[in-house]
Amino acid sequence: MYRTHTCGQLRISDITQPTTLAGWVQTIRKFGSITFVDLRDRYGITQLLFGENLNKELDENPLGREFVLQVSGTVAERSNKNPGMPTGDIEINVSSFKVLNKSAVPPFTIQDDTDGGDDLRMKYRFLDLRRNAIKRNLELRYSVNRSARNYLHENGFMDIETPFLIKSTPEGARDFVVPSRMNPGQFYALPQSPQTFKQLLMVSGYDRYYQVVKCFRDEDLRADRQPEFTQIDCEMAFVEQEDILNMFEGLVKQIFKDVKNIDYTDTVERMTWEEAMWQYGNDKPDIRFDMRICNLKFPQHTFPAKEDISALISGVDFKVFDEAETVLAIAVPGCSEYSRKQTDELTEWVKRPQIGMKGLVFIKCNADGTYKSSVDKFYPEEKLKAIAAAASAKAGDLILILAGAEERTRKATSDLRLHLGQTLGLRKADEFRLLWVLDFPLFEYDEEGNRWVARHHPFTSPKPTQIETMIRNNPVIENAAEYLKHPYASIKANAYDMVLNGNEIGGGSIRIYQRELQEKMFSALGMDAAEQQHKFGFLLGAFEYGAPPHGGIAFGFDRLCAILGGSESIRDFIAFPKNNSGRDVMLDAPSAIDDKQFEELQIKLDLK
RNA sequence: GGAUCGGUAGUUCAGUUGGUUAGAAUGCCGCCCUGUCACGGCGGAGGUCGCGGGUUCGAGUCCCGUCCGGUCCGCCA
Repeated sequence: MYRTHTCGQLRISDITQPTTLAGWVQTIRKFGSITFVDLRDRYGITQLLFGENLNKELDENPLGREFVLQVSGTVAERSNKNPGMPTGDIEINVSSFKVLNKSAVPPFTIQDDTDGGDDLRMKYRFLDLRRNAIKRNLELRYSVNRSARNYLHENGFMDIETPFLIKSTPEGARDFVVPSRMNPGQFYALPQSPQTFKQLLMVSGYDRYYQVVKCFRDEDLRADRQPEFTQIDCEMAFVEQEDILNMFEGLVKQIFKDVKNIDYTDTVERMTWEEAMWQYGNDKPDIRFDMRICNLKFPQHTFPAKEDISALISGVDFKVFDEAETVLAIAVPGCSEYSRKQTDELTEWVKRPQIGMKGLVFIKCNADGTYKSSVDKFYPEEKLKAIAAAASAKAGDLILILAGAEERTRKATSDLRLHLGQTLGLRKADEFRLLWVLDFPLFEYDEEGNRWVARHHPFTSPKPTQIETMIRNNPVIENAAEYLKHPYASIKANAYDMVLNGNEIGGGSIRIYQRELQEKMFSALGMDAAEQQHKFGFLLGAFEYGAPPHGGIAFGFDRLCAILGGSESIRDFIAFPKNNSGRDVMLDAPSAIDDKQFEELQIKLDLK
């Protein structure tokens, strides 16, 4: 037997007990003839006391950091207790020890505040994983996993595995492909999601399915995006959107309860996509703070609808506003006292290439009721006051106004809002606000291909009232510049996203389950009958054999864990993540393969 | 594909206007220490300043290229 207890287990009530522990040497503190060693395992740290009698043995078997050590002795009360650690009242009076394995000096310290940089930590990830910070994250991940599985099990969902080697159907994200040795010249694809399989399971009658499953997308990475990631993938038959929303806000609330001990009793707010875009400039708004956008050019695009104030900003020959496609304002609470330096910094911030605005107009709504703006020479005080009223600014607020092309300006205003929310401490890490965003557009216009693409995916159903619009109209876009006037631009989908603190944590839809509508959808996306048959014949065929109405959702498991753990980056919640370039720096993967492997695959490498 | 920040001791970083022998902390090694827990004290070793080229009397520092890493845009149905 290697051990009788773990290093986090023993307490004052265990004194005089004989014990054997095994673990890693955290630190060694030598005092002439006595030596303290902190022994660490997954469960904690226990102090060992090596007395004078073991000096000779220690000289013969010197210890070092991260050595694997087995010790036997008795639990003793410390003369100097350490209230800072759970085992701080006791120590082990060591009678014998054995070095189970030596360790090279680790390249960085195995501590909470390690001196290791990201790169080094990734290269020695197995050492990094010994650290509390990462261990806690993986523990959190496991508890989210367990909570989700329990909830879904309790609600009659069945975990069914779907294949990883599937057919490449490059709609949307790029597929990872895998060559087939037995079928030379042919390739499998790794699934971007088990989408079609779970729909087929609905056809098969498994009306509540789930899977905690790896998905793969060959796209560029971000702090919150990995090429392989995990989804909590769910599907239900005989449901409407309302059933799905209820079921899965229940899931997230259960996770809050189990993982964070938070009773999320509030109603989960709902917002249409249009409301989200207009009020927050963003389809995943962070509603922990207000600062909603006021559209000064098209006040009807502001919720609640404002009276027409567009006249306010026109007629003074201020070209920046006159010539802009849109003019958006936010009222920043309590910042009217911002100095020149601070407003300059904000201006520089929006001028960065990532934001790409030309400038920033500000209006200070002073506490004494006066106004001071960067456009004083164009706008008299009454007009500034009216603009402030439109933007719901109070005395003491700072109004920031961006003007320019619709899409860019909306995004910039949204980014600026989040930036200020962050700066002002309005995005509290311990506050969680859930939101459903509903009624997404079914289609999105792809400028490059001058065609429609599915915003969610091609299996998403349109709102029932708009099925006719979809079936009747020809999807061909005659005038690219005026694509918004095409009937397809206004078709809304039975699609929904769950948003947590400004992050999309899940998304899904009520699916198409009739062959005719699915075919119409595929052709709207530019797929002719032959291509439809080649790529999705199996699904269209299945829809002919009694496909029930169904819908589902998938949660980004890694991202959900990161947010619950208060982190922006999902890497620390994945045991062995990839770096920014999609490399595993520990394995040094991807890598070249042998000529023999190419030969077996009958593939000849001819890099450009 | 693009933008941007970084690369100096094992590690994390500092390094002024281009100028003597490139520093600190920590880690590592040795000696001392019976109550430490970020132990302490004394001493020591440790550097191709990512790589290649250029400018210069002289380059860690300036210029060009390149590689690696971080963040972001595009991309991510």
